[in-house]
Amino acid sequence: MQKLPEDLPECLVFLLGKAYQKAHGDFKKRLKPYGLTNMQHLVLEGLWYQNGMTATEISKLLRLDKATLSGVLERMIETGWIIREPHPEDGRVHRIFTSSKADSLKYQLIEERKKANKKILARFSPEEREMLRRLLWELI
Amino acid sequence: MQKLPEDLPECLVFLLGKAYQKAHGDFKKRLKPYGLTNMQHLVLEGLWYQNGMTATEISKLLRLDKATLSGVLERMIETGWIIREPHPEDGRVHRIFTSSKADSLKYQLIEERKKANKKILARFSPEEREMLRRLLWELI
DNA sequence: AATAAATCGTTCGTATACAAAGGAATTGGC
DNA sequence: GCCAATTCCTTTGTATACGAACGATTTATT
Repeated sequence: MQKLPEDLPECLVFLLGKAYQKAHGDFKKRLKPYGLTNMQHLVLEGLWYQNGMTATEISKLLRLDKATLSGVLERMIETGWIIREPHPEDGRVHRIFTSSKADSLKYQLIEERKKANKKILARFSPEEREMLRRLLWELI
Repeated sequence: MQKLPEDLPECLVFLLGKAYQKAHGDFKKRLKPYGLTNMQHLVLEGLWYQNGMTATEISKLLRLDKATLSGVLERMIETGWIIREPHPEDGRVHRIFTSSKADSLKYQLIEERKKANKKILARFSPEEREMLRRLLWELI
């Protein structure tokens, strides 16, 4: 990104937003060939972490708004990345599973995330990376 | 935010997103009484930094997509925060100025940003703040 | 001056983000 | 068992985010 004026008022919200925008945009380009959005990739990683979660569980694990998640899941079902099955004991609930299409690309997709992270962090020393990680965690 | 599982795969894009979400949400609440969104506040700060910019100039200064900015400006005109005037020398261009309504709240609104930043950074030492600032800048 | 190339801003399509409200199903207190 | 409170998920409305294409206009080229 080109330089911002030095005397532009300092704002962490702005800085975080732009840093996120950049990281998000990099990852987005990587995922485009797969026809996946960042959000959809995140949901897949969540399900590979623990398959068969309900929408609410996914929403809590990944800190996603459930209203947003609703539409994301719907599109992922349409495009065959996930499968939704009714819960045997609770009629309100559906459980979400990765599809075989998703599973067959699992290690490749996880690799894309790792490469994206590596690229973003390339310019930092190991100490700086750890520091950034810690500071962001404390923010959250 | 409640703890995330320790063994959830590490992803900086995710961390940045959540940190941004949190900071953005805090600021959003502060701005709500004014009827301003974060984006609209950002545009005002940009114009207070340099009044009379064109949409393209604002977009470059603040790294906003021009398509997004178009709608933002339209809503800000409707709600009386800014004024748009045709450029005397270039028929394609309009120049954007803050309204008197915006200017009368200028210092109050700037103060809200400062308070939001202070709150976010409250838990950090001055060294940590500077480090975070530097690391984010390098990311961008 | 006439045409091509570039610029400015808008519009469109798709994907979030999130508050608020609502329908369906389940659970808890009595 | 019954009704209220709760839970799960969807829907609606508004505000971004951003790639792509487009009309109006200006500048560059010849």
